[in-house]
Amino acid sequence: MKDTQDISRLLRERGARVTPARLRVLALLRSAERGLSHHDIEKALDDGTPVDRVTLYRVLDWLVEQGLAHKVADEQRVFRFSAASTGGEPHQAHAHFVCDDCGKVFCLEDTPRAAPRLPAGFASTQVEFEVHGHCAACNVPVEARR
Amino acid sequence: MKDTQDISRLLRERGARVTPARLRVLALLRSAERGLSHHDIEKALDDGTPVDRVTLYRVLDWLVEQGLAHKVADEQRVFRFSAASTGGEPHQAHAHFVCDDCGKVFCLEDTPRAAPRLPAGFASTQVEFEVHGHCAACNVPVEARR
DNA sequence: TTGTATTTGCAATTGGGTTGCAATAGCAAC
DNA sequence: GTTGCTATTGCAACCCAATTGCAAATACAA
Ligand SMILES: [Mn+2]
Ligand SMILES: [Mn+2]
Ligand SMILES: [Zn+2]
Ligand SMILES: [Zn+2]
Repeated sequence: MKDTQDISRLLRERGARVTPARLRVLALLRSAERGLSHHDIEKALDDGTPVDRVTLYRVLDWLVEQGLAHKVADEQRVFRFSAASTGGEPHQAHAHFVCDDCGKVFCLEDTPRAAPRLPAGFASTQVEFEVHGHCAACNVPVEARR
Repeated sequence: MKDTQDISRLLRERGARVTPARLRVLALLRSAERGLSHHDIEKALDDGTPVDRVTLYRVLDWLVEQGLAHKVADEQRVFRFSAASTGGEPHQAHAHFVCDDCGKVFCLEDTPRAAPRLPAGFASTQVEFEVHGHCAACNVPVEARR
């Protein structure tokens, strides 16, 4: 499969081992049109060899650590994961849009960043500019919703 | 106390009973300069008669239900509560600093906001400018840490 | 006061997420 | 292809914020 090759390369580029769990999870995230919870992913992968609960948590956190996925706590305080759009370029460089309906995260490439002024003694490691709202797919007229 | 009168009236307007828990919690939220977790509030109220854990959860949810407070899941997926704005500056109007060590949130009053440009069909309900890092209390020299 | 619906306190439970550790399996070097 | 090393996985136990069920207490209207 073409996408599998693509993903394998991404993983190897990071000096990491290419494992079925990583391949399947990242492929799934890339094909999903909304942020997926751990439960969503477990369910989606339970045909074929099931992935262990804990392994899945660890794979997801590893993907986030590597810049290949985004992790957001939704309104019900459940983590939702989505594939990073640019294949792992630094996401500190741009802003993000989080859809509060479907949980999907979109990269906003051209949003200007403001340089924050911090109180004495504070040190910033990461600046996050997050816009919340409803994405195009979820932002339908009220009368058309069910 | 002036504020207590004020809050009592708010509660009665909603046809609800005025109880010590509701008075104390809402007064605390109104005086807080950041979103407070259940744990924060429990701690803040433990001088005087302590409020039961579950009662506190129920009072907080009731305040949210009544539109008197806001409830958001933070990055560590813990709910944080804040008083609904009553004419003062809302928290959306400025940036926030989140300490990745202690989880506290600080308001950065004078950070300029950039207006984000969104793709077609997207609608923003809330813009969050969040700076992550180490606060003054946690930002001690590496060699002094344990 | 008294009656009663609302609110509270306590114990038990849920559920998403994490940790410790032994077993497994990528993959680089032979 | 075999071997060896170490990253990764699987399992059981655990954590902890939050919720639920139910009986006891209490705000407040009558
Ligand atoms: Mn991004
Ligand atoms: Mn604020
Ligand atoms: Zn959406
Ligand atoms: Zn701190």
